[in-house]
Amino acid sequence: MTRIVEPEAGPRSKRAAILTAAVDCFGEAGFEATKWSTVAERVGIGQTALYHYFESKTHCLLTIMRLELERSHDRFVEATKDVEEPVEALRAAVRAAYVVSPHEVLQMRILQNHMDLLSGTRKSKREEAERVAARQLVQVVERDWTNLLVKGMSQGSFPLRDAQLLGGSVLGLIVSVWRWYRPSGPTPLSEISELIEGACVRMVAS
Amino acid sequence: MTRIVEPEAGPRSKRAAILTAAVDCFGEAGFEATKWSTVAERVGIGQTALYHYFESKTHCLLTIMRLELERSHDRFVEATKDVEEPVEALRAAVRAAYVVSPHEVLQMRILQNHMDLLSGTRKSKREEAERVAARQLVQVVERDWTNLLVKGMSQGSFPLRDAQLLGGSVLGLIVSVWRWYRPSGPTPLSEISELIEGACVRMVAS
DNA sequence: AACTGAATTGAACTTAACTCAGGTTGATCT
DNA sequence: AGATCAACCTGAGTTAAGTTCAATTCAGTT
Repeated sequence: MTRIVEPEAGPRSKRAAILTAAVDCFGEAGFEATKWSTVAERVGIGQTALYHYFESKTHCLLTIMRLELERSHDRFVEATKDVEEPVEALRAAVRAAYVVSPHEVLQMRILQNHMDLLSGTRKSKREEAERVAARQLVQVVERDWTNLLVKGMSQGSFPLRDAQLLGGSVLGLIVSVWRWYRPSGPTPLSEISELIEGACVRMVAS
Repeated sequence: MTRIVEPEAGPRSKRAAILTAAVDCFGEAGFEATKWSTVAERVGIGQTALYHYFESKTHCLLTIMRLELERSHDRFVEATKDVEEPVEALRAAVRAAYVVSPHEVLQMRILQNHMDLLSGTRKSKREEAERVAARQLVQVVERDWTNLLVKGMSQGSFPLRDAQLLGGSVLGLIVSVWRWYRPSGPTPLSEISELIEGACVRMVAS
């Protein structure tokens, strides 16, 4: 459990700018489809300068994924911390999952589209560190949901079922949205949020 | 709606063998992580021979995805054709989605992990043809599920809800399994199938 | 002014996908 | 059997994109 320390930003560090540009590119065009050099251009530096901040294109991707996972976990905790009643906690958690900026939508999409990267080990040190951290965070987030269900089951609010499997399914249902959702699309996020919220409650509580 | 004609197999065609090998490689190691030349090796031909059958590595991937989508659709139709009662039809459809060989599990995984490929247009003709065909099949499969729900709603078996959105969500829930499921893992597919079947019924029918 | 480390660069390297021009195989026809 | 033709295959070479590296600039510190 080695925690990754965010490199403290020197005053003229472009790390944040690179991450932002990369999220835009990877999110809109896809990771494979975007040239690493394009990200450099957008930031306004030569391609090789990127390697001062990231070991590789993939290292940058993994960092984006880890940051998104940290964000998801934080939001979950924040949204559920004061809610005792299990059904309300579940509702709050689902709603919180859909309170996101367009930029965060892109991050979600990137995360979902490259989950498979977290399976196999990486060759270089820092890449592998990010991968392991992200993998761990996936488990943390899964545990967030599982714990919520376990609590509700032991309190008698939810019927007893395999909490791990059901928690993973709820999570899978929620994040499946990010594969197809587009802010510019016909369905507003509020509508999606409501439908999924109801679906999750029925899945878990009836 | 230009249908793709499967190239009829000459007696010494290695196309099928390539597809099989590619599914194994792409499914186990991931598409990006597997070298195209490795697929050639496994089949027992030189790398350049691959280009006799597929225009590119991506063209092969898209073909695999299209074939998997065709399979999914066929299975859905087969499983539901004789079932009148909506709840039973839903149950049958979900169960059918999880009656799969290990090889088919890999195909599902590949399909899910590269859905994003279907968004942007491709440069070369045959690739683009496969992409469009696959994209269309995604809509066909989505319509399969939506129609099932619409029928159930109009018969009064399911409460009225946005059938399109709910259908997509059910589908998303079902296929989310293929991101993490491993035949060698601790959870048997039968258990998953039962839990998801119940979850879908509650989502849709209560 | 000299020093230091972060930030940057142009040129060269590496790898894997892909192209090409031509060669082999084997089913089919006469 | 021998000729034919399309399907099938290959080695050598090209290309594109990610990556490495040695050398340089820049901003702040002593």
